[in-house]
Amino acid sequence: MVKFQQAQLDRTFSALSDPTRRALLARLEGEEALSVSELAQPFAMSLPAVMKHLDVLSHAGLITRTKTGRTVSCRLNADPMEEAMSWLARYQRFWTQRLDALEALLNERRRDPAPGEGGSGGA
Amino acid sequence: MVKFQQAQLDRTFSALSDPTRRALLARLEGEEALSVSELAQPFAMSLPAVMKHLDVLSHAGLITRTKTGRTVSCRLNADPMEEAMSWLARYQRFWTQRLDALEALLNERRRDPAPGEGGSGGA
DNA sequence: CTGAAACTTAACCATAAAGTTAAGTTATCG
DNA sequence: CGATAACTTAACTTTATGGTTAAGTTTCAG
Repeated sequence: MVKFQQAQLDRTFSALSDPTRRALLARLEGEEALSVSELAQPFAMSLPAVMKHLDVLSHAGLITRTKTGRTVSCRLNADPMEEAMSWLARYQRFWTQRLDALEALLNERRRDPAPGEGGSGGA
Repeated sequence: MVKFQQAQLDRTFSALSDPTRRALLARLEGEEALSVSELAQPFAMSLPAVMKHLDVLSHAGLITRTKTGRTVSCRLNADPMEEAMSWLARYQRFWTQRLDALEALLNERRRDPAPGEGGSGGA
């Protein structure tokens, strides 16, 4: 049963690994529903190429498509992202740990400023 | 400049889209450091195959490898996941919204139970 | 009923991914 | 120095990705 979830995660992460597809999703984040041609319009690539990306997205469950007449409405379905977030959340402690350490260091310096280390510096 | 981040996200999501690689990372989540052969041991595939996965992970910056004598220590570096989390976080409202709506619905029913709708139901 | 708009399918190509086996490298041990 | 352990590289195969152009479908407008 955990195998199915694995495959879903595979599809989700894989779908998200392409910048065109992330841009498509980002577009749908602000628009409720867009047709295939509206989605395709900003991209330099051909319509069929965009279609393939939409296929990947809908196979991953990240969009739904409904045909009305000759136009197809695409809308976002973020649900599969929740599982991806959960997977990543397991590792969150590693960077919060790091940030905590940084914060501690900064607090320490604020309390007891070391000489010759003030001013501007990029990290 | 945002292009570089895009490529990093590509690599991160792509690296995470394979179950073997996620298993390798999960292993390193609990172990601080493991050698290549220790990491490879649980898998049915050949050593070179695991090597390639490790190459992908380190190219994505998700692990670091340090050679000591003839053994190579791999350790987790979760930092790139933070960016992936941030990207996903933009969409978090979509499922929390959904959960909020569900919760509201349940509260409403608890207050004012509709007749003929009790019991078990799918979806 | 013709034609254009909005997709969809098909056929093809180049490159990358994921695996294999076989043949190197380096280290460490006896 | 020779053998073995721990990787690494090379060469190859198969399948998947991401793109193309060309040729269908439907559906709506005139």
